[in-house]
Amino acid sequence: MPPDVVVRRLPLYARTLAYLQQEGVKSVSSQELGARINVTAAQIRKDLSYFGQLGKQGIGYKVDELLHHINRILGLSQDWNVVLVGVGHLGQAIARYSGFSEKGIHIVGLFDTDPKKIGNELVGLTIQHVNQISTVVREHNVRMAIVAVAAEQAQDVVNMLVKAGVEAILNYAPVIVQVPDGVWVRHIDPVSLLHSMTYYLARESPFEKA
Amino acid sequence: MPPDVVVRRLPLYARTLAYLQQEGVKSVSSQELGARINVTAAQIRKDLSYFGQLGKQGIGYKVDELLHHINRILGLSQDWNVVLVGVGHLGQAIARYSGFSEKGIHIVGLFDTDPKKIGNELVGLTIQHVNQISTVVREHNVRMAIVAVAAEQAQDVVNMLVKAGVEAILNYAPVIVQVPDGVWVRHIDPVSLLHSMTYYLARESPFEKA
DNA sequence: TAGATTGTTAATCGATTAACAATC
DNA sequence: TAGATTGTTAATCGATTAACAATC
Repeated sequence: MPPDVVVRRLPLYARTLAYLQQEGVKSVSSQELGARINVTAAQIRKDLSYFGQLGKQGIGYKVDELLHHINRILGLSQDWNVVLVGVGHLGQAIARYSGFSEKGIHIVGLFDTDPKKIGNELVGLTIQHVNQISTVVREHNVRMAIVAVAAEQAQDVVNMLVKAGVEAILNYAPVIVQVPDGVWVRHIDPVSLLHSMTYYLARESPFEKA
Repeated sequence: MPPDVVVRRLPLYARTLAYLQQEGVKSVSSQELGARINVTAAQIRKDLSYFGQLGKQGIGYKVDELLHHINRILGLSQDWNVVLVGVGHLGQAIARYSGFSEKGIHIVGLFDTDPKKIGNELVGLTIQHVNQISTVVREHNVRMAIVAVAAEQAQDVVNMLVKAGVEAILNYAPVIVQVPDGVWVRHIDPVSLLHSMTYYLARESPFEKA
């Protein structure tokens, strides 16, 4: 029902509320919340209104309450198990990153195809061959995956994941992967983001604001 | 002049054209190009039309030509030097990732504040203290930076970068950072992307498509 | 009560898509 | 020439913003 743009902003709201909570802030207005994340007050109110009447006129939003509410909306009352495919430099950094498990995302399987890596331990997990994906997905109730393989292998890996029953994929490989209906994909693409900024830099004299 | 959404899609077009080139494809229609990246043919034509008449009726687009053209539009006829701030697990993975330099982005400085890291070598660069940023930015004509520090330090680091003259920042820290007008920022936020997908998974029975 | 701020509707803005004449 | 496909305009769709009554 709410548009996907709105759903994509919710995690940002949640995170900002968590920071406010840490700072001991008890209550925020849409104005204040928006200022922190460069979103207009109107947009925040509109976005939140898709999910009910979460604030109070004249008062604003109670930080604890709204955070809890958004987390529930996002399905974050529960934790989520994910598998990670590709244990190169990037995959290892992802596996070691504590920010996922702090936010309820637990990596329960590491996969690669490199025989030199298979069998190695990393953050308490044994790296397995990709042909073991289905088993781990079944055993650990995995519905999401992170893909950190090279571009050439990404589509094949995604196909395997989908076949194994994975319904949501975070793809770090620099290709748009195709998935059937009912499967969600989001892409992480640092090179493209950088290239979209060089566009503007190239157009503006480097001396302009000396 | 072209909207930012369009500029953000250009790198994707460029990359896809580079793949087509590798595959030996000489010519593409907007239809074919779009199919690879889930963009409608109309959108591709509209997007490209902001930059001139890049194709030929009845024929389509010549891969080499269009790629070259888009690269020039994006300012990728030249290479770009960047500095990387934060050399934790993620920063190290970024520094080691060859995908940047393959695409014309060269990391010319590594910075951290951890005395244990300063002085260490990584990919041929010596990790320096963040107070050396200005010097390196000046020496190497750096206009872009990558930030891979913890959330708490991100805004401070960004302030230093801006002060040093950096005009575009790719931020991996999980906070929206504030920058003055004329400075570009793009965020990389895997946790939020995952959380925006749990929204849908939580709403759909895990057994629905058994 | 007066002031503040929400929730919501309506107005605006911008982006995507459809359609088709131009042309290779 | 006939068929294909662009470039572009107009129509549609959707998202953001403005505005304000409701209400804390």
